[in-house]
Amino acid sequence: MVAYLCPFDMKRDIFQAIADPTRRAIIALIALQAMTPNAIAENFHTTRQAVSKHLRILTECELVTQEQKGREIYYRLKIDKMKEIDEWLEQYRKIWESRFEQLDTLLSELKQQENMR
Amino acid sequence: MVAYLCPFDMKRDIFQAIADPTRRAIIALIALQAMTPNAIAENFHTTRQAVSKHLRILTECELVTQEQKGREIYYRLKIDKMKEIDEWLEQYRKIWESRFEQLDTLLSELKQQENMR
DNA sequence: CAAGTATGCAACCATTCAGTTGCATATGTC
DNA sequence: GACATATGCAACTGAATGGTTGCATACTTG
Repeated sequence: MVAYLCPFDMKRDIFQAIADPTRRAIIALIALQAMTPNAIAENFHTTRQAVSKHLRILTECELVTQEQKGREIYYRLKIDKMKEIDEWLEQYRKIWESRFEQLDTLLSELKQQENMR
Repeated sequence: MVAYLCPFDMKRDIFQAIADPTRRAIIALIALQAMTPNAIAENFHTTRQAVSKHLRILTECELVTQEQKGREIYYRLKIDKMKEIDEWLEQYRKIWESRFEQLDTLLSELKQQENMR
């Protein structure tokens, strides 16, 4: 829940944030180690400003945090925020696990019938 | 990996498919029970054609399948495809679980030190 | 079989988006 | 302190997107 909504603040949710392949790649890059915009940009063929734009979006979605050290800014992945996707996925995980269990039960019953012959 | 890319076929990946709130709502709607476009559209304030468009996108991304019965088409969620998101999330799950274990270990050590006083 | 119902697609429109260019500000170095 | 480096933002552009309107096709009903 955000305190307020501006025309550009928090206008995207986390799913919109990860929809872009470049942003997913940035997330993967900084997953284990915070990195600076220049260090991140070195891994892409686009401009540094394009990467900076993506970092702003990820920051607005609270997926990353900034940590300034002199003129360098370190962007760190807020791993806890990724749990929001996991929590959303939980409802579907229950469904596919439920179906897997149903299949497992069916297979067991079929095996039992097989053994009774 | 798709066999080929057309200007509109499979041009979105599953993350782009779930980026739109309406499509996520459609997914939730048909998660347990296949539904027809009209039945789905009854839950939204947009036009039936807008819903139809979203269903096409979800179909192209292999998130749903179609099952025609007379003039009615039943759209069913391909729950297995949702695992693709889970698989992508696995790399981050390992990170937050690892950090949780590190925290747990630290707490245990602190408790041991507490007991030695 | 005419009328009703279900459904998708093309064209259009306004908005959003991703990347680029240009520029400004802040920090570090020599 | 001049110069180099790090970084973000505004403006622009072309492409993509989501919703609407109009229309066509297929199936159902009376």
